[in-house]
Amino acid sequence: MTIQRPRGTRDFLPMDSFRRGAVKKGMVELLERWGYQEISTPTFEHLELFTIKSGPSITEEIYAFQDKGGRDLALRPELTAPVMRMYVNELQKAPKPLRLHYFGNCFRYERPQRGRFREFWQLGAELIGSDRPDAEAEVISLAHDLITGAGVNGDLHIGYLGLIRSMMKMIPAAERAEVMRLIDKKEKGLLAEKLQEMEMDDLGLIELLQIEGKTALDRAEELAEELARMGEDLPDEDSCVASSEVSPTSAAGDRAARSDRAAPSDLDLPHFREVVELLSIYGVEATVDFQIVRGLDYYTGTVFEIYATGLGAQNQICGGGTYQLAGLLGGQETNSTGFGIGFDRIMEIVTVDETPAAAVAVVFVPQVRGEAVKVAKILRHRLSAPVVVDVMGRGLGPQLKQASSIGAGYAVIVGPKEVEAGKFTLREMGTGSQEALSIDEIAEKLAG
RNA sequence: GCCGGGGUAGGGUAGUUGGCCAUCCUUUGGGACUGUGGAUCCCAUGACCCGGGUUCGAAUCCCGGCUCCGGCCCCA
Repeated sequence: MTIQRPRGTRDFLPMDSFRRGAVKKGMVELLERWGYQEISTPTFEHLELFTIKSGPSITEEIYAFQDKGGRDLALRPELTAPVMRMYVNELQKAPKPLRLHYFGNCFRYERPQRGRFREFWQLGAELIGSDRPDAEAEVISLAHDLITGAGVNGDLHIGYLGLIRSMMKMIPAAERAEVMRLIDKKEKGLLAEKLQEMEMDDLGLIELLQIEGKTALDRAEELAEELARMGEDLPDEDSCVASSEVSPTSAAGDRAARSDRAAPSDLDLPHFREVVELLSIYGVEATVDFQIVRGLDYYTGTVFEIYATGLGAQNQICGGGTYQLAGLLGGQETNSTGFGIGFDRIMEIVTVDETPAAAVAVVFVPQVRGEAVKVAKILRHRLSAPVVVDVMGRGLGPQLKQASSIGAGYAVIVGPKEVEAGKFTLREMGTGSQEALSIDEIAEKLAG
């Protein structure tokens, strides 16, 4: 039995790698054109970075381990936390805003499925330092452009967490986790029952989740006003933000505190309206959808997701929003908006038209091998196409056969006659036509 | 963690009422063909996912595991 690759990992053969490289290149070019600069962070980090962001239960779902020095480490399960860690460590004093993009492998210990692997790649961007609608609209438009630029038909949904956050404050703390779960699962029937049970069915929560389309924002604003009136007699400002793992850890406490700090802007729907209006100026079509909650833990307002068809159950190809994470990581708090694109899912649905450049084979008669190597060296210097020379000790015929089977566009034939004349035979593999040319002429002809 | 369907050379496959050296195609290496490729022919390399069990005998039947695919749970 040979050694197999670990579960949930993949090998990328030359063709796979070429396709991935081509798509990545297109995306990176676009990011650079928007003024985003590439960064990278380590493949592993201190486990704490991820537990601070997501709670201790995250440990179950990631590759966490101790190194020989007894340090608790983890293979990164996502890239937002590492990027913000980098920001807090070394970029806090950089001029704002910061526009950053990244591409890297991430790891999660989960059951592999279609579009879900234990090692997967995320491409993303973060815009750090602005809390204005302008920043949010830019980032959402950028995500949208990246997806469509790759040739993928994405369905963009944009939501706003402030309203739901305010409504959750009216719901008894003990019930919030369950209510959030139902919202996330889109279990509207069960949710309605639950709210009725608690006599909270006048909150407008159900309606909020259902409204969409052109008038969605107007109606949401009305709901916000009603909510503001109800909020006058808000009870104690206790306890934490809803979270599936309600735990009395300091991290959860921090999160609660921060979410309360954000409270004054929770009902700032004009802000959200501005984002939507800017998006339409960018020419980006978005569906307003208050069902998007994205965990809620550290996102503060606008959130968005992009879905693609043809991917089965894992159809989300992009997710992001506005968040505050710098404070949690020990820095001075600042607003950021960012997103991550599931690169592997993109690769499952795109078609790549580009093909690798055809090689040029330097084919030689054994007694002039040295000359052939020199010719190859010169051509490698002057051509962008790959240049290959036989290393199998084959004769001229088999070398041409080999050139043909690897799809070479041209063969440069080097034999005693050519060496003597200073002109080599350039053979076009597709047609079989040949001409005698100097090395400069060959380089010139093939370079163009 | 749960449910269902699969695993036969590098790739694609035939073969299960248990029974000859496991079929064919392709790929790869060599040769016919030591200065001109794609064709053809010949030769070679190469597989029953792993471990138990039943049996005179298992690719085939049974059990366990691994793994892939689809779905659930979860999804930072």
